[in-house]
Amino acid sequence: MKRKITLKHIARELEVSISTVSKALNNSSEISRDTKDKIQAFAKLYNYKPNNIAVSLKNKRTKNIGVIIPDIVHHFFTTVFRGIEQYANQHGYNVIVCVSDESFDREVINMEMLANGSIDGFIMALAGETQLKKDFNHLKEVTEQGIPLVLFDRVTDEIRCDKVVLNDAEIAYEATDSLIAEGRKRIALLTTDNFFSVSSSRELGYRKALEEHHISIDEQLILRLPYNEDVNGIESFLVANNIDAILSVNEIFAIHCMGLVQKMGLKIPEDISVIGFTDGILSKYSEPKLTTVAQHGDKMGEVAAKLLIEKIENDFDEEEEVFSTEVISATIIRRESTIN
Amino acid sequence: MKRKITLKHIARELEVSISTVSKALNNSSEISRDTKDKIQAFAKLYNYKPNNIAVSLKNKRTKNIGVIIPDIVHHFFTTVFRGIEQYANQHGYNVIVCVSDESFDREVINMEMLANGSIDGFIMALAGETQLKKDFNHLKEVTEQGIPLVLFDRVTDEIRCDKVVLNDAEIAYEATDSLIAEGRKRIALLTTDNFFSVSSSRELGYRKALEEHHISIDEQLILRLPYNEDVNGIESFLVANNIDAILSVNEIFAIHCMGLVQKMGLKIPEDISVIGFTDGILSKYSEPKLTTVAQHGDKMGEVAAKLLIEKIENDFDEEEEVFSTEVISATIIRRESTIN
DNA sequence: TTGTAGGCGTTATCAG
DNA sequence: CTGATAACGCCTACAA
Repeated sequence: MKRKITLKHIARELEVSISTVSKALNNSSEISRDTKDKIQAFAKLYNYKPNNIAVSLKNKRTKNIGVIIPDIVHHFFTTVFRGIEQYANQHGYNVIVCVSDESFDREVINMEMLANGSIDGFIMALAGETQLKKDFNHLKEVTEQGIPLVLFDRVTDEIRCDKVVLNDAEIAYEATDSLIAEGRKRIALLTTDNFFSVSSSRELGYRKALEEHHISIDEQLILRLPYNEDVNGIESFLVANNIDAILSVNEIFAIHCMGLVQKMGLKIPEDISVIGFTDGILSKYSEPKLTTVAQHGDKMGEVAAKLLIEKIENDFDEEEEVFSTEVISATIIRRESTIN
Repeated sequence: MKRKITLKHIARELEVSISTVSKALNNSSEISRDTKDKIQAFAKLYNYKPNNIAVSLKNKRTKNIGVIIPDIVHHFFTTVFRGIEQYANQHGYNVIVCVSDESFDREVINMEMLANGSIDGFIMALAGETQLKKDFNHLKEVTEQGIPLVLFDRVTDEIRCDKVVLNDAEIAYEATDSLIAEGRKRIALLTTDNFFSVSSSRELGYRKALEEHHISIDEQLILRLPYNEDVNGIESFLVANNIDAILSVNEIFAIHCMGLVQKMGLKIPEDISVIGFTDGILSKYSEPKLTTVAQHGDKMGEVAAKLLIEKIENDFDEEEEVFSTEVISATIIRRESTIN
């Protein structure tokens, strides 16, 4: 077992001082060609690499980014993560991930763990519970300590920081509008509890489209489910209401609907059109294939990482910080569950 | 902006020495009740937390685990990751993830980055390219440095380390056997290129089951696709061969087959039975719902993390290391795409 | 009971 | 051109 070699080992072996070794390996012009060659050759031979931890302590830079997300077994978050990881890696950063599991407490604990020097900045999407409680003190503390923070998707107005969001309201408007253009009159909205910022934005877009087309909003046609995979209650909702189109805030509700609708003997898209959110694996392989809103998670992740790394590397702005909110444009992927 | 407070600050403020502060905060019995109270109160007030980096440097323990996986937008890897993250977190470890994207080079680069002090141990599934090249020097180097390593799912015999694998051959045998028990004679195998260790194990089980039942193996019925989402070629394969059952090494191939088969006017499971691998979201929401092999990724991740943390915390075994290979038992989830 | 000194591995400043 | 010294933040054996 050959332990990692340090500057000290090299110095001792070559009978020079530690600082000479350090300079030689950093190719300092202070050191003679000869000794540089000798030291560099030796270092290569023994595969010397500086210890990241020591460098971090010295520079007060860890080159680590902390990512906190509510869920990892989830297509959207996973694509965002991929975007973050790729960009970060290309720029010499590693990514530490913690999962809040939608829990406020776990979010707080994870943030505190990482904030004690492990990372240079945070990228996160708020836990459901956090959005419900509206308690953002953990975020405040972190930003007050000067640790850069980028919020994505599930954001809050109460914290001043960079943000990356989808144009949820607009795209929901556009989707609803396209259903109306197909001649649909009784358009259902399947959504989650409204404390999720994205759900309420999407509902806004849905309502606006109906209003603009002078279709009165039937509150019966809005089904609010408590949680992402909680699919109960959809069936009775569908049979109780006379529906000719569905807008769903996620893939799972949409696919589940399609199955139920087909069992009821109705045809998609002839009798009922369906549009979902999240262009995941389900949408591509369902029967019929689902028309859905692509959220471009990769892009969101990349933009978030870019914003964060810029902030990390330019902390020279002492006081007058400027925060930006980047809006990612969603696109509707037209497949077989709609007519247009 | 209130910067993080250090021992030094507290010491200066309270006019004691740094070591007194350190001892007081660690509740050392060397320090008087009075000064302890005073120091602890002050520390609490200013929310003192030790700097992780400094502690890491001192202890030569980072409390970080490095995870390197081929892909993150992938149900199985994602569940394994969740298992790792949960166990690690409960035991005070954070997780740094790198994605190799099936590339040998990225796997090597990522390992080297993390091996320079950033982590206490690795958990990984080999990149496809690595399994193809059979070049494991990066793994050797890391283990020779005394960094613990746990391989899962995509493993190799050439490295001595802890491993966590699925009983791939057995479960493929069992699945095939159950298809035979349904009376199926022409059972197709949809698999990926054989350098993936798991694919070849599954093929072994498939062949064994047929042989034991004296069904001659028709090599025409084995379709090898280059990559996970490369679904071309399935259609012509299905029409060219007279098939009454399908065993697929993943969900996507299986779902895609079901779509094609149904378009050909055949019924599932009456005319053709289908069994897939990976109990993901597709299997649950397909029509009909897919009978599939659950790989229990959460469990694999948990076991891998457990093995790794044990090794990290008991490195007192100087020479005679013992490595174990844990086998996770897959289970077949019976749904609607098979008769039994 | 408290403080001093040294070290973890690196880099930077300043003498020689 | 090379080396001694200090510092990053923390811990701990030893001295006072």
